[in-house]
Amino acid sequence: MEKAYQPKEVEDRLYENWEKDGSFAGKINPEHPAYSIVIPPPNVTGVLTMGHVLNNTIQDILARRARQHGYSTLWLPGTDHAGIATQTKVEQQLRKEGKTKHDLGRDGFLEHAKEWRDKHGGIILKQLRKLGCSCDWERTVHTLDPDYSRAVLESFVRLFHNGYVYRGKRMVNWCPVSLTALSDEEVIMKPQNGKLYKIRYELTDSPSEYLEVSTTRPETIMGDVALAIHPDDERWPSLKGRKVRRPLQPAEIPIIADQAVEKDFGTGMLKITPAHDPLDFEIGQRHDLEIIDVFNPDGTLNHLGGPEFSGMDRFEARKATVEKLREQGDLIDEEDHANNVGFSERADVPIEPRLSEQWFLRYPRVEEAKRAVSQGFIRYFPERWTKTYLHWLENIQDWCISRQLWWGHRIPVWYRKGSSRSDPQNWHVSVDGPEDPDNWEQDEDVLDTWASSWLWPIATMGWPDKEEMHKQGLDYFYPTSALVTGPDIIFFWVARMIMAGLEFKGEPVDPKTILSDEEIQKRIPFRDVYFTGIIRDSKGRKMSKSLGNSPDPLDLIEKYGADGLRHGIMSIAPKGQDIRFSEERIEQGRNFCNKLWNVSRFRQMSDNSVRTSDLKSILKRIQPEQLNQDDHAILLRLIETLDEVDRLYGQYEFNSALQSIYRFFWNDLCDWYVENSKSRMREGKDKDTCLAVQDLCLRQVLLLLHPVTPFITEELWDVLGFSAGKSIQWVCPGNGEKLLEEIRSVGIILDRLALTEILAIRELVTSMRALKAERNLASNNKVEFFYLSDDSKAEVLNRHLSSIQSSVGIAAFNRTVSAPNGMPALVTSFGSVYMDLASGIDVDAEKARLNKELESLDKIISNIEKKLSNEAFTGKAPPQVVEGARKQLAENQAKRQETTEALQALA
RNA sequence: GGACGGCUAGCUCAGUUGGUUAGAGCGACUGGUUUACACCCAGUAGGUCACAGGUUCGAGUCCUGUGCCGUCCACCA
Repeated sequence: MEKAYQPKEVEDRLYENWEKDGSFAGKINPEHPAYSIVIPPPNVTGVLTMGHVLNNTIQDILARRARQHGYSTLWLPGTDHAGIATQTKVEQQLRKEGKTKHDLGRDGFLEHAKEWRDKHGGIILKQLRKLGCSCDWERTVHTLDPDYSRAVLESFVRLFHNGYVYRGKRMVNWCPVSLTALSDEEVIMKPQNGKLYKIRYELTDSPSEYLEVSTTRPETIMGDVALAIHPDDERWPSLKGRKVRRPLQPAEIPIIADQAVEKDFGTGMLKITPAHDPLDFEIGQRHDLEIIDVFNPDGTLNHLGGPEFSGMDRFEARKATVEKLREQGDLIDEEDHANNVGFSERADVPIEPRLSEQWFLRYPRVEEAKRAVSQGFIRYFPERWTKTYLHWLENIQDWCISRQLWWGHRIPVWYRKGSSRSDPQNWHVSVDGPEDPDNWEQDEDVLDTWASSWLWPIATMGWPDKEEMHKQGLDYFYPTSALVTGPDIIFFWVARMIMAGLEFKGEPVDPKTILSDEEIQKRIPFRDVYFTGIIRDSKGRKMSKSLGNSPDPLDLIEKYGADGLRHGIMSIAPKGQDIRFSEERIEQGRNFCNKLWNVSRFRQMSDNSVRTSDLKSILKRIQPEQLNQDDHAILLRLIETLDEVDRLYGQYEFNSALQSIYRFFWNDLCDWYVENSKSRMREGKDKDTCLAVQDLCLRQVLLLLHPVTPFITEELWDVLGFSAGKSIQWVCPGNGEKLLEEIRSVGIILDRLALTEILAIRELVTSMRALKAERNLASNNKVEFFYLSDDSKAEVLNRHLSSIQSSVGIAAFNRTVSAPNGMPALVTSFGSVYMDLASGIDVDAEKARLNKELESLDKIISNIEKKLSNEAFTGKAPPQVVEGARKQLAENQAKRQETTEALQALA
């Protein structure tokens, strides 16, 4: 074995083996329970980020653990076509070649985009392999695959026929750069420092009398069709029925009253521009006002904006209109104003509220979706996200699902040529289209990407084709066991998948029928949802390409190994909390792997002739009568650890589980057990028993770690001879109880007191080491120690004598009957311990140390005494707590007594 | 404006239903190659648990309020 673990060769070799032997294949096997996960499909053109590393490592841990526990496991991978993102990239590419999408035409563009996708896409799936992800690659799905696309269209058609889908001319979020409508979720509110302009509108029946209006968007004045005031405003009675003159594109517009106007904001007077503001639109509807759209789709002004501004960009026009108003004397005031402006998530420009004809979806199964989570049929980890989820569902708005793009699923609606598109009489809605296509033209728009990915858990498993569903195991693997994703897409994806599952899984149900709880449980797409945190850089900033603060995971794999990266990232990922990334943690992960490698090497160097594969034959090598306290203690700790890890994994507490394994492996096993076993290796009496115990511990550690660090554990599993041809992937670590049973079955009864005793001995060794270290005697074995104890304690010390001597590194540790003078002393649970220094000691330094010790003891004692003398405490606290305090007092008093004596002995 | 999360050692974080003297890793410092590992071993220092009240025999933990950081939701032009 190499002196240091070399991950590169091991990882590539093992991954190839796993893939070749079909380890990751999700088999439909009714003899076994199913465990399934569908991957949150990354953008087909994306590359691996630290977020993906975290997210997919967690999924891999779940999948691998399930395999070990005997579940027939499917982790289904795939990619998302990512409408706007991908189309934008392809268009950028075209632009470099001096072309636009219109040069190619729709079909040509799609052909081009597909080629581009096939050439550049899917990189991320290769990167996931490097990370060790155990996805069933045979089942990779892309949202634009023919079958998947059919499922998407089918869902639209069904929703349409059930009355959930409608077409309407409404206010939508318009992105003037992408030239498409967006859903509310794709709009990001950002605080902006703008200006609030105060503008005067002249009353037509009383020239020189003006009303003042505040606005942040003077460039829309040409679209004003009214001024509005709150009906309770005292000015209303005198304004009712009167009119004002619009200061730009002059026209006479009415003054109206509407409840929606805030009396106390600005001047209490609101200009109504129904074409460019959602609230204004609403008010316009109520008062049956005209709609004047002064913008072109790309955010420039059109002819209705007037000749002076026509063709200008909206922000340019803002400046120009302000200037014009100023010239006219209509600008009364301008002041700085902070407000929130909605930005397009993709293009990062302010969205434009725009009236347009779009397809909308009234969400199906909203009530059932709430119930699925509030009743715990779907469990959220951490639980607090249920509140966010429910709040969104309470206030849910219809979903604009049409996008003015080409890259995506084209809406399966055809309009009769030459007829009005507004009249449903002229619509044809079906997956395959009309039989006489020449008489129809298809809707130009595509569906929102999320309106395809919300079908992910069912459409990746054959839905809606009955035969395919059966073949692909929808009924076997669904509902999927767990979903691992970020809370940022709880609305975009998680909530919508739940509704889609409820609506589409199983037999169709009338929209008016509410699903029963039983039915809900059958239809939900997943049982547990684990929300990861967001990975931030060391300064707490979100990782992003533009900041350049995101390390390339592949570089990290190169440097630390995939296992090191996985271990590192998992050790810092508290449940659902944001994560501060630091490369040092990844280094720790690598170090951990190296430690594992080296303790295995030690095991091999001790004796590589003994190789046993399964638990039973390892146990058979143990001679029960040769087991010492160390053996009992380590086995008990192993059992504790197995249970703890089992429980923590079950609660998705990955970092705690890892910490628990770490503690057992590094502290208990390596630092103490293996160290102590060195003398047993040398002496040879009980060497085989000791090696068997080592094997048992190592075997279980490998099993527990395998989900986190799959490569090194598989490699060592083989090297240490545990495999006998069977991969670690299929071996269950079992729990503490099960191991205890196995141990009993070979006639070993573990002694719980041994663990307590060993812990006390460790504490003793630690303080003896400290006493030495303070004098820089760490490597000096010549020192002698004495102890002053009663018989029972002396007996214990005697039993551990050789291990204490070698652990501390001393020549002798003998019992003495009286306190030796002039020696530094320790007060321990085994009595007083003295260090004999050949050359004299620094009495003053010793005194200082012991006095410090006394001081701290006095503080503790007086605190306990105070507590115990308080009748309220002795009366009200539970007896065992009071008893504990008394015991503690006695112990500390004894310690003080001995310390005082030691101090006197120095004088 | 509303909701949620965070604030514990220099840094990153643990800390179960309130109960002994608040822990770990990293970093710092000291010392170390004895049958694996310097990607290692031994040890030391370092904390007014954000702040202010309250409940309680007892509060890092529960309650109220405040502050700072972060996230999400919201039609004040």
